[in-house]
Amino acid sequence: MEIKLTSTSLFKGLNEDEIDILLSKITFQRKQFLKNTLIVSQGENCDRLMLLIEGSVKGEMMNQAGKSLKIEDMDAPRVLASAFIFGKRTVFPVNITALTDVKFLIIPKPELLRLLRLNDVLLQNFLGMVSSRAQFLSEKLRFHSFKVLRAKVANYLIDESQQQSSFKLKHSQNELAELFGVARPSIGRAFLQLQDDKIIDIRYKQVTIIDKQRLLEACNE
Amino acid sequence: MEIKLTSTSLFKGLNEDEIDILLSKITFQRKQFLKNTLIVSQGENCDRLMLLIEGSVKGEMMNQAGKSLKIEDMDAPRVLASAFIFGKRTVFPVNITALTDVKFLIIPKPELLRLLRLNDVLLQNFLGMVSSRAQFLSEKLRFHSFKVLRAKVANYLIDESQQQSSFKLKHSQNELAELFGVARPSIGRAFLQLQDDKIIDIRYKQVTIIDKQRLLEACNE
DNA sequence: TTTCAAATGTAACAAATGTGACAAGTTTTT
DNA sequence: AAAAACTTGTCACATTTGTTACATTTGAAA
Repeated sequence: MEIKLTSTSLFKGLNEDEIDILLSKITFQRKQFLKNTLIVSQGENCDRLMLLIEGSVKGEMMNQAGKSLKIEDMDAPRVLASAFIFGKRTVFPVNITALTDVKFLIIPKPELLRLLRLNDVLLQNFLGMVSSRAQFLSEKLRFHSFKVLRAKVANYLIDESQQQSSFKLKHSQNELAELFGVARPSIGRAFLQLQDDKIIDIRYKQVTIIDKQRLLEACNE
Repeated sequence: MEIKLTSTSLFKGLNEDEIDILLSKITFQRKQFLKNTLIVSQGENCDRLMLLIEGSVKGEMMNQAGKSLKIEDMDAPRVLASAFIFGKRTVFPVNITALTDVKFLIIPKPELLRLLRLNDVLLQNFLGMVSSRAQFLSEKLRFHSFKVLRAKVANYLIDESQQQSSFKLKHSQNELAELFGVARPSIGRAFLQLQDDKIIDIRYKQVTIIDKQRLLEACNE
């Protein structure tokens, strides 16, 4: 179902009438893609803002052999590549593929600049989006800085637990393996090791943190 | 020596008179810190723009054990934490310490917003800064995506060669080891392996690319 | 030039992770 | 409820990387 623009990070805080008036002042496109379509290629020029208003997509980084390191799934409502429009090298850093049928609202860069000048709320929203994107990447990078897999997994569990001692994993081991850039059995081994050490109890997706202190320590190994 | 604001990424494209006029319209602080002073603590609220106009600082992230993972040194002119003023988590992610006596120009967030609205060049500069930060992080992430060390090293050599077949390395193996997050002898082994395969010739810092085609292929392993 | 600290080459062994495979469990679909 | 598809547990073995150590070479300082 198509998302109302009022619920997007770019337009939040504005009502539908205000948005309509603003959009009537610029030139933009609505565009649809079928499931599994390649929407944007890594390296393609990033000269427009892409607002995902229906469906979900995945962004993945490919090496020259076509092997992919999955970065993230994205659901509507969501703005793609907001951080790459104004940089020096204005190219998309990832391939973007449709996971479902999707609809986009596409605003060319010059029109986006005009739009940001038209309205203060929009400007603050956009600054917030770009900043949050940089923060997200920074966090990903921090994750890669953990040397051993056990520390990555421990950190992941801390994040996912949300202060609860018992919870269900959102991702399969396959997804985690792709996320961490390791082989799937390695994920299983890391879980098993934390269990053998009596730090967590894990049975399929159900996790219980037994010793949070030592789980925190495991992040620093 | 104090840096002219015209040479900062925020004010570039404006002349001194224009900058003076703009700054006269907002409230801001000039602030100095002595060498080795802790300027900002990790977790502190990031509610102002900090423009380093003289000296150099280091940013370091601490883990829960208080062990520091060095992130980067920063020299004037430089804007600190531009991505954290408008993001969701508005706290500094690192400790910032003065490496020399330093001078800052500090602009509170509301004043920064007013400033960005006052001038289109400033707005584009600021958007460019945050975007470039995201690109930098994205590039770092791409580097981590290479699975085997040989591929990282091959990629590094391609980057460093700048299309020359013979060149000198800018970094020591120790630095490369830190950059790639591996042990130092592993770097040596990767170089040696590329040499054994007659893809490069390397003798200390002097590198000659023998077979560029296969070096490119080595990026995909 | 001589001296010395740092960088590099290299080796042996330990540890972590990858690969491929298959059985067993779980969830979704029919 | 039964079947199919997916997920997880687990194994043996290959490969990569880490660790430690020491000799050699280089480049900078005295």
